[in-house]
Amino acid sequence: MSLITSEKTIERLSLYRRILMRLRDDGETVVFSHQLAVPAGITPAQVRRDIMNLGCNGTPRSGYRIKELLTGITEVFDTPQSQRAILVGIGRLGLALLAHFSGRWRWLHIHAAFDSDPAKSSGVISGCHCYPVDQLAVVVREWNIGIGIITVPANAAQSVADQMCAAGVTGLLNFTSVRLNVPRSVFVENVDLTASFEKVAYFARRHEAAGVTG
Amino acid sequence: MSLITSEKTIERLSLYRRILMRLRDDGETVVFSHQLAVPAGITPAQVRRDIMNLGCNGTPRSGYRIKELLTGITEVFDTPQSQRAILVGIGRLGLALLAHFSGRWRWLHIHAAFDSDPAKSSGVISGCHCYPVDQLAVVVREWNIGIGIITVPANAAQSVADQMCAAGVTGLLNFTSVRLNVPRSVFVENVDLTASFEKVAYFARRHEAAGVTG
DNA sequence: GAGTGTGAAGGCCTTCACAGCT
DNA sequence: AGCTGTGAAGGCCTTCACACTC
Repeated sequence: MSLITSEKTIERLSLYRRILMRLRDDGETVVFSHQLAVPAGITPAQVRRDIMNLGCNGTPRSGYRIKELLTGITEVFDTPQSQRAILVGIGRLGLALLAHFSGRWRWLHIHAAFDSDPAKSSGVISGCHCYPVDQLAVVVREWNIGIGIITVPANAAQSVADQMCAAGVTGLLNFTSVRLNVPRSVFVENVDLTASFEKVAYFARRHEAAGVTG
Repeated sequence: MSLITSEKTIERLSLYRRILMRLRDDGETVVFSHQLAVPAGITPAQVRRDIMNLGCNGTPRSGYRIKELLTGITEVFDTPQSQRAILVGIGRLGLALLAHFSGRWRWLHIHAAFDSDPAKSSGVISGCHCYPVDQLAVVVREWNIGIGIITVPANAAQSVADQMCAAGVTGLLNFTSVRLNVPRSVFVENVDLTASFEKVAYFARRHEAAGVTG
């Protein structure tokens, strides 16, 4: 299996996989680099290099075999057993993510959800058991949870991250607008929705003002 | 006013602003580059360069004046009137975003929400009027909407984007896992949650396996 | 002829390193 | 002594360009 270290390459592979599945479902069996490049919004050269990194190859005449690419990408992402995650912060965003993504993938299972509010931290939501946040460490250790999803308010984020790291999580998906201070052994992916909104507002205005055409 | 063209710089300015507001609320009046760098998770040199791009400057002895930085960043992001956005796709994610971000900022107002399902496309949600999606163009033109937020299922994304672009939107915030084909006069910010999940799962596993310490 | 595979070039962003300032 | 401001260097990622293949 190839070892891909670039975050950007991983993001693109995830995207290619979804495009490839759509092509496959449409009955296609082979694909050219430009057929991936256009829906991915990048250049064919980039696609070819990513596929090279992946360790697959194609032929000039007929391109790449979709099945082979999907197998290659799946090898990168898949695990023997599905990975387990927990979500902390059963607010509106947490609930939406649970509803949207719980049970959606074979390879990632959101095992439990936590909240500091007793009113939210019991019962089952979207097939996911809810617990008080003080049980976090116990559950992480008992179930060997590797991934934590943080949807708490900003002021609780670091404390929650500390607890998860101490309990042995190795990846965090951080939806707060705080940058977490964690050991280097833990990978953090920040999804900063506030920044995304501000960014699109800024560039929308710039494009409007400039009447950008090129 | 300085014209910042780098997307990454804009993202960091958004982050600096939130850190600065917290410092200000804590009673601080000045700040050194490293005091911004640590909570932002970057290097002091990067902070200084961003501030340089912003057109502010500090003094070796006392650093930067927080008020001046906030004014500078606000000048970048703020508009005379608040910018108007619409959201299309009143599903779980759309609802969560409305609840989370509607009325949250002075500079961005989510003016209306749309859905193709008649059951969802009436009434008021989180202070936001809901309409059938076929009224999209009319509302965008009438209210001079500049920003569109797309939270529809993947197969409807391109069609919704086309309608918004035709009606004159200049910025899109795309939460689907499809890359949109839009005129170059429209800015698109992709928030690909599926890719984020796959990315954190991949690197969590890598860190776990490698026992990364450096 | 059209597309792949890839070394080399290019571009953008980040970091270094140090002069200048207080 | 310690921090800012910034030219220069470095690194990473993307794109070019073309030999190679079918």
